[in-house]
Amino acid sequence: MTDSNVGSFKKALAGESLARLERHGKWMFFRLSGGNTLVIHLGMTGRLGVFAADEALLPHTHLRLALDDGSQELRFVDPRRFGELCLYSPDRWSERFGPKKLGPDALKITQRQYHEILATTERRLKAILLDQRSVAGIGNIYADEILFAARINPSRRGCELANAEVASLHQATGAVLRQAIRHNGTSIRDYVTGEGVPGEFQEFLRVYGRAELPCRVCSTPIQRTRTIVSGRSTHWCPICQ
DNA sequence: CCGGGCCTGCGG
DNA sequence: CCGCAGGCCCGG
Repeated sequence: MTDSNVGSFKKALAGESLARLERHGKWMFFRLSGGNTLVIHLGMTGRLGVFAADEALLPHTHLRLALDDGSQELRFVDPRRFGELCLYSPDRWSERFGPKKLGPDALKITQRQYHEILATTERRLKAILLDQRSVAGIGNIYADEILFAARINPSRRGCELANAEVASLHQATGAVLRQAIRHNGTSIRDYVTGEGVPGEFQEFLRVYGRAELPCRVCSTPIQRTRTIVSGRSTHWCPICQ
């Protein structure tokens, strides 16, 4: 942000209070009393947490919001700055986050919605799961883990799936994400919860990051490629999936 | 669909 | 020093 952007950002936030907090997929929407929305996305290395107001700032702290009791503040820290921190007017918000722009939340999607998304596309499943306009909230780790749990090959095309496979994908999506949440997420490198605690789901990964290690189900070496979705690594078991 | 870009930090 | 990373956007 330039200095003048920081100035107008502060001005727009001055005197506002938080009316409501929403989340859809990986986006957090802070609905403000005046009608605008503060949007926060953690990107790769973002962290949102409550800190004591007198605690030293971590490097790359981009936002500090005072909380009511005055002794604490909400801070947004993001070394890599792949996250988003932006204030939207109602119109601009609808334009950017309207129904066409964000698929159903991965924790709430129904099997029927999954069916509708998949039946009409020839895209590969891995690409569909990573596309936030199809399903919102799944990233690279969880896409691989969900497809393994569903026993579906990441290269399969959406429209090829039988109803039973759609059901399996739907079930696996909820199961993997809920299990990951229960374990405070996956800490491979940087990730920590808002409280600064590393997650533990990395202990439970069955394919992600396990290239050439034996499949936990059938012992076949896990495969890894970057060609299914270019630029992103994909891991799978060639036998189970 | 693909490749490149955006950033920083870390491990090999 | 290089290559790589959990995300997403853009242009071709």
